[in-house]
Amino acid sequence: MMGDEKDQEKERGVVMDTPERTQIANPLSKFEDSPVFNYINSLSPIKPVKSVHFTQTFSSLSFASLPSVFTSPHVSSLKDSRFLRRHQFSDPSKPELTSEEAKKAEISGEIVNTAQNPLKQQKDFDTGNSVSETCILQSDGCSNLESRKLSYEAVSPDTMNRLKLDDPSASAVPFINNGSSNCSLRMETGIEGIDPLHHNKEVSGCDWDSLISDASELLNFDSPSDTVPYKGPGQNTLDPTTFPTSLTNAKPEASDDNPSEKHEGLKNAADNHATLASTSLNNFEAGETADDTDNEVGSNLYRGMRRRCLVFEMMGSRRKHLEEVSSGSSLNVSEPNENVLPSDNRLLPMRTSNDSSRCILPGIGLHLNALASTLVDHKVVKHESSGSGRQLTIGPPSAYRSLASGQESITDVPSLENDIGPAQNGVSVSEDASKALGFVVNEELSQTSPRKKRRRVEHAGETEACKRCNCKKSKCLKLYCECFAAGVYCVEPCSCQECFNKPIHEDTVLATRKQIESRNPLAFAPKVIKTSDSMQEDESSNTPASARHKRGCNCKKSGCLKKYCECYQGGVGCSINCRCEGCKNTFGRKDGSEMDLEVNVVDDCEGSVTDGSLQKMAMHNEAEPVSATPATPSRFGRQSIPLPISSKGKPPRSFLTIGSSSSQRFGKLNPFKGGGKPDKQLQTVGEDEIPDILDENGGSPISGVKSCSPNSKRVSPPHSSMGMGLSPAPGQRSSRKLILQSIPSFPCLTPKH
DNA sequence: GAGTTTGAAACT
DNA sequence: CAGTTTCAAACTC
Repeated sequence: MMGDEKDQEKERGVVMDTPERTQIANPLSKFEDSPVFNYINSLSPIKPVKSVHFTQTFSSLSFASLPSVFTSPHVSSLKDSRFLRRHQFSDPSKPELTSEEAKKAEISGEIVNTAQNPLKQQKDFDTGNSVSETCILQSDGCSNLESRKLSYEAVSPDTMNRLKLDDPSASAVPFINNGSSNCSLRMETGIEGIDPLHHNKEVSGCDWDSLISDASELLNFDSPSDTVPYKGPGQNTLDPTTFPTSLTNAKPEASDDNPSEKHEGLKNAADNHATLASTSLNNFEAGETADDTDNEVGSNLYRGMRRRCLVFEMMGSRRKHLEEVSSGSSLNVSEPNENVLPSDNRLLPMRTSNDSSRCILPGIGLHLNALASTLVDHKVVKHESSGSGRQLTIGPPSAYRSLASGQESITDVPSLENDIGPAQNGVSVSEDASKALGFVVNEELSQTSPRKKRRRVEHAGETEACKRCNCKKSKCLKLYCECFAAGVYCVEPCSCQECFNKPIHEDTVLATRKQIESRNPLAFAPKVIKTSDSMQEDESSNTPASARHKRGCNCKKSGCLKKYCECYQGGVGCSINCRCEGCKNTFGRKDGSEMDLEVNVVDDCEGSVTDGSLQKMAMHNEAEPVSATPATPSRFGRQSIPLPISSKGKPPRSFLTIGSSSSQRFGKLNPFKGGGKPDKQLQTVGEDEIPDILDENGGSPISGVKSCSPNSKRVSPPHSSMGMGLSPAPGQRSSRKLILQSIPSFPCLTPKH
């Protein structure tokens, strides 16, 4: 059955791919011609390719990923797929973190390497080759480790030989590239071939991670390799989309479905991206079905995927990886975490997101979709995480959010360093995008390693952060369940009772999901959406990135200063949509519409001092809007309240938030900034990177709100953002915008069956 | 770790 | 849409 289906798919893919490929190739050629490309080439042979891919990828990715998050139908489909994958790859019964997983991760890495190798070989041939590579990478899930391994191997002649010898496909690759006909075929072949390779590697033993971490050089080397996969601009973009599609395809039931989906995806995706995604999916599936080893690989990927709620987050994370890779070893360092993470990735949101949202993610998840911070450091971190990010995105989120992603995954780890935390998912994505657009690579490179190191450390700890539910009555089939809400299956760490949120009950999960989505299409969308303008995002710039909670909170007693408040938990300020009473949200008060932000600032100050009467105070303050103006400065001055994203036990789930830093919005101070920590947290939010998904308003200054700070913005409802594409701004920011746009695109791709 | 508080989710 | 109940996370002790 599988074989036949695959063949059919391949054929289809070929047909479909051909046109797309041609398209892709063209873009590549264009890039080559571009001065940027030349510059990159001058830097290093390998890097240039990557950089090019990145940029391309980003744009495409951004488009595809984001939409999915927002659109309920797509999202649901994606989510479904996610669940499915989890089933296949990870059995709830099995411990994810076990040594086996680590092996798998290694294997996946090997796979990637194998894929890359062929790619490298083929690089000369065509851009089309890069496409296949990109597909592989995506499928891998992208643990940084994997990427590292891959790159490393790629360097070695042995790996090359293996690929060629082991996989007939490898030899075929060039042909494929030329033909452009079957990306999916390539991928499959590559994967299969990879398996043997993987075995070899596994046998040999793989402490690649350690090695990598130790040898920065290797890392660097790897990074380029990573970039290679991304090379295809269209391809890159495709990746994110591919994941979702892959997920859908991933459904255990049918590899068959994949082909159809692929076709659809291609059609939908105006770009090659779709094709790429489909190919990646095929690869995954093929790998799974084909061999146990393949399955393992897939499982690894899934792991990443599991927690990742948001596809787009994953995309972003990938981008980050690429960027990170390009930037240097530091990123790689963070990757080691990935090794750990793979299972835990989910811990993230979803790191998710990064690039989430999920992120992610990041999460998506969406909610995943919580995510990253604004600061440059954060960006760096994100990148690093992205390294993990890929993994995250693909897999880690959950454990989130990542971030990521996963979601959670990815993500999650808000803990420490704010940067990474939840924001990663969402933010990371945005960041990636931004970087990609701006040729962030250079920037990243410029970024200081120290930050990266720090991030690495953080990541390691954070990565673990996973979503773990403790449901007793909901059977983990309601949004009460964080895992379910994040679009991931419950895993061992969960303490849930009578859990139905497992692959075994996939049908139930999907059905329930559909029901919930029918009720509320955005139910599984990231709770926090970025609204910030492109302006704010600049790290250096003080402008606040804005992110808002999807629906707003309804807090009455917590003053929006505790994690009971979803806004606060997500690291975003309250918005007009909030119905909270006595809002003291340090990230930004809701008054926006009615009151001046400044007022909020004042409140914050008070709130920090006195909690008891905070509510009343806040209320009062709200009443007095204007006076506050001056307050803004005070806020910054005063220490920020403890970050919402506490480093406490769990990382905040999701920062999957698509959007970036919330705190800044309104120009209010970020708690993060104010306090010692502040910066990091803010960063996590994703100030910079976070795409302004929702920002229709984005750039526009809030009419209603007084602008204390230049950044002041208003929150835009999620839907608004959905549709729109932000106009790309020059530079990084522009990239961000692109990402946002990409999101909307996703929805189109989703429809599978 | 148990109990309380809180607010989202679900239900009516 | 509003009010109530259910639920699980967040928080406190």
